[in-house]
Amino acid sequence: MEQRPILSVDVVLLTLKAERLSALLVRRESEPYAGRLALPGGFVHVDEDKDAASTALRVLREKAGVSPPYLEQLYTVSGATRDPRGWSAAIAYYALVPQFESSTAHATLGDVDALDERLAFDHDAVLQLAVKRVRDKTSYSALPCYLLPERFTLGELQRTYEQVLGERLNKASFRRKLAEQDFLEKAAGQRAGAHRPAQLYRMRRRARSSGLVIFDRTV
Amino acid sequence: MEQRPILSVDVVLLTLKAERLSALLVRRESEPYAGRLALPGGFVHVDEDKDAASTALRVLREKAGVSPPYLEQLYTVSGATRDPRGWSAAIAYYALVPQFESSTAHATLGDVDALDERLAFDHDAVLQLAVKRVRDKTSYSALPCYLLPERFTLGELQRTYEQVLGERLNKASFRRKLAEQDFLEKAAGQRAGAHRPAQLYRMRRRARSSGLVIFDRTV
DNA sequence: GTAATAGTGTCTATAAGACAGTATCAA
DNA sequence: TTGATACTGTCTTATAGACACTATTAC
Repeated sequence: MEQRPILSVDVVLLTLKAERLSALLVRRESEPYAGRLALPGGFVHVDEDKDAASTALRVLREKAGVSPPYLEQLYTVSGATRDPRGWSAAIAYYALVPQFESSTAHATLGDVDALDERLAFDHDAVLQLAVKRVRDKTSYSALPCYLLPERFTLGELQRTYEQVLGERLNKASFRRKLAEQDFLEKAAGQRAGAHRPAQLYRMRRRARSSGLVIFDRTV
Repeated sequence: MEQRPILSVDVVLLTLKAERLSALLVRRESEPYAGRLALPGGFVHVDEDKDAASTALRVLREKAGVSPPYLEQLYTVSGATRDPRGWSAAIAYYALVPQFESSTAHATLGDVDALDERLAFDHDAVLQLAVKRVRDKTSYSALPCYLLPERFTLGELQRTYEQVLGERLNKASFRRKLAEQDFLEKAAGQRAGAHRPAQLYRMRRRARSSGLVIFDRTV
């Protein structure tokens, strides 16, 4: 049988850091592209990973210690020349998580709109594709909810949408759309402060577990 | 090094046949699933295929003798159990072509809404995902143009949209939207008949070659 | 009281659908 | 003339943004 191509899985882990949409990047230790920043990724372990989504989750667990509430397949990059080791394909996923403390030493969070290094392989293009996907979906879905803790106020949610999109939104329209789409429900409690307290909300169960992820399952 | 997974490419070739959205299906001759209908597909030839899109085009050329004007990556299915030969991944593409004479013996065109057989592997799910993608995109893009010959009338285009979507559209709104979006231009000639002749149109160059396909190139 | 954010009502501009009207061919 | 489809103008309805107004807390 002919030589099989190399198959790996890469993950774009997106979160908010200092009010900027940021991605997890790791410094490569081995060739090719040793020393360069890259998306976290790895080879499929055929005896351990049920499918490619499982590989993506394992990679995130091993490289950043996170377990994302949202994971979706993004695109599969492939070709004879993208990896000097030979014909390769990389199934790329993107994941959204609430703000977290990056625990490991070799991992950093980079502002997706202001990277100061070129990434290894074709990872710059993959990262930009993930950002585009998230921004496109944000305008008609509840995606940014996964960048917040389980309970949040409508003000916090609107700021999150604004940080993802990079533009201001109209408060009345924003709330009207949320009310129509009906993927939020009131949660117990309010957020206090030097102002009128705000009602807490959370995603409805069915919104959290369905509709957003095609084929792959939300974890 | 650990055992590498199997990598293949499958293609959902969509066209209109008898006014129904239909997909190209081939009868499998070898195991697994010998005798079952399946999507056309094949393994990557690492010495021949530049990337997975090239594999998809080669498969369509070999199995149906067609060269599609539109090709887009759809989804990569993967897992330990989807193929009895071992852990495998299949990069699925979908293609759109104008009506054509299916030349080969083992290939048939099946109405995507009325298949009378279960397909091999997870191809039923892949086919339905392609149909969903095309229908979703149809409402805000020029995608159905690729199901028609290069020149067509606005009436023919509206009927194509209606056949893809399975619902009637409002003529004035349809034409208003086309005029706004500006991806069509007048072509030479008119379509005659027992009625007022209709102006012929075609896609603008830049619409044909850009905007519709992410990452992969239109051919 | 002020400052700050929460939350709501309403006006207006824009886009979409409904529908009817005129246009131009063959027979 | 009739019948068929091409094409257009306008009315109505639905949607989205602008904006202002009230509500409730801390200080």
